[in-house]
Amino acid sequence: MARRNQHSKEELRAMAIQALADLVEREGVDNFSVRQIAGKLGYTPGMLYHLFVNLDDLILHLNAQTLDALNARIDQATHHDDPVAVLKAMAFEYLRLAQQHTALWQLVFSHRMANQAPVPDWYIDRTRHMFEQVEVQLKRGVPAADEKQRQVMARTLWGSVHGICLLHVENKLNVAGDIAPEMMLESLLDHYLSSCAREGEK
Amino acid sequence: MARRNQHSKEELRAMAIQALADLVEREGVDNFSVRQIAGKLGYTPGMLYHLFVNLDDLILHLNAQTLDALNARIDQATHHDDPVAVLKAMAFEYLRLAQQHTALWQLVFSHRMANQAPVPDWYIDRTRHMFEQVEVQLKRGVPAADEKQRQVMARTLWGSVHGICLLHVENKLNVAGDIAPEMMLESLLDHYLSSCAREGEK
DNA sequence: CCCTGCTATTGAACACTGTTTATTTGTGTT
DNA sequence: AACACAAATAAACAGTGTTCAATAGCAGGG
Repeated sequence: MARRNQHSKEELRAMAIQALADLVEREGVDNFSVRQIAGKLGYTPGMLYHLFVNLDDLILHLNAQTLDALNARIDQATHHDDPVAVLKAMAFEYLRLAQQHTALWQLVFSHRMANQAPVPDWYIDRTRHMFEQVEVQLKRGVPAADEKQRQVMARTLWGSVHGICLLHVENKLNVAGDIAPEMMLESLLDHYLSSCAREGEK
Repeated sequence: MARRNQHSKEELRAMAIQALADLVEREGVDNFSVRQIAGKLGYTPGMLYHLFVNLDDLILHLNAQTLDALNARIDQATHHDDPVAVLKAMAFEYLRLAQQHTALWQLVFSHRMANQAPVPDWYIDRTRHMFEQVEVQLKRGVPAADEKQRQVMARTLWGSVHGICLLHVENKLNVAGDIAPEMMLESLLDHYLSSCAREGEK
């Protein structure tokens, strides 16, 4: 049969993204296939290629959705007065999503584009948003630093937060006693930011 | 034909690991196959399963080799007097390997065991080595901290170093102007360690 | 009301993947 | 020279992403 037309193309796209999300959350980051996704929708595999250019494209759309959720949480953390408190809250939200939706979070950061295809702009925009928010808070928390210094600090800080969350989520630091990742984030932010602020005072 | 017996089983294992290494370095982390590896050796795919239990096992052996190279560089960095200088040198060696042998480095940290198979002890030992060296230097640099605090510091610090190197290697922080990763490592170590040391003095 | 045109959807094919197994082939020993 | 042993093969299996000609169903016009 063909042309049931029960759903618009846009609806189908959303359904496919959701089907992939379910599959990833249930079976893990690397346990899905085009045939499984199509099966969940009640369609044949080939049909997905009328919605997305390929599987990479579909994954990218799901990742964008995950990044939107991440950004929403991060924006939500900006309500504190103290900029250091905001950065801490942001880091904790980052960790919380990684813990609550581990597989989706892993998919965002472990997916590599095949055949060196360039990452589309609408995707890059979403990753930039995070860094910008960090820089905003650094501007408030360490006003003495100049633009360049803040860029370095933002990338250093968020690269570090990412590394701590990643090693936790991937179970790569369960060597000799487990330390709560919250403790590490606290340690990082307390010490790094206090030293940066002190340097600014001089 | 069968049984040419030109090489011992151990030789063949080493050759297979090297063939995979070449392939990964030339074609990238996710562009190799059992058939390509066997082809490079002049054998058929099935033969590899007499050397390793499966592809995961072969990858694990290559990763162990990469971790040995990493540990050798890290050990080599311990010759400085100042423990802070040692930690800096260690972080820079970590970055340098990631830059010089990007694909091999990526393979170590992006490879996930299929079917939730446990990571063998001989592999875990190699990842633990790094953390132990960091703790040794922290014991010298921040003697006031107790055992537990040092564990937190070591994991915080090395998780951060890893995150910075990872984002650099994966090109995930080329949003709005590139900052040299060396600068970030320096910023991280200077500020984090100085604050930790200051707290110890109190 | 039938028919035509359009298009959403299919199904089969393609070239590839990791893995298993019976079978063959070469070598060293009796 | 015949045998036993093991190394290596070839072929199969079930799976993968992707392409594309053929088809099935609906909408609009006569």
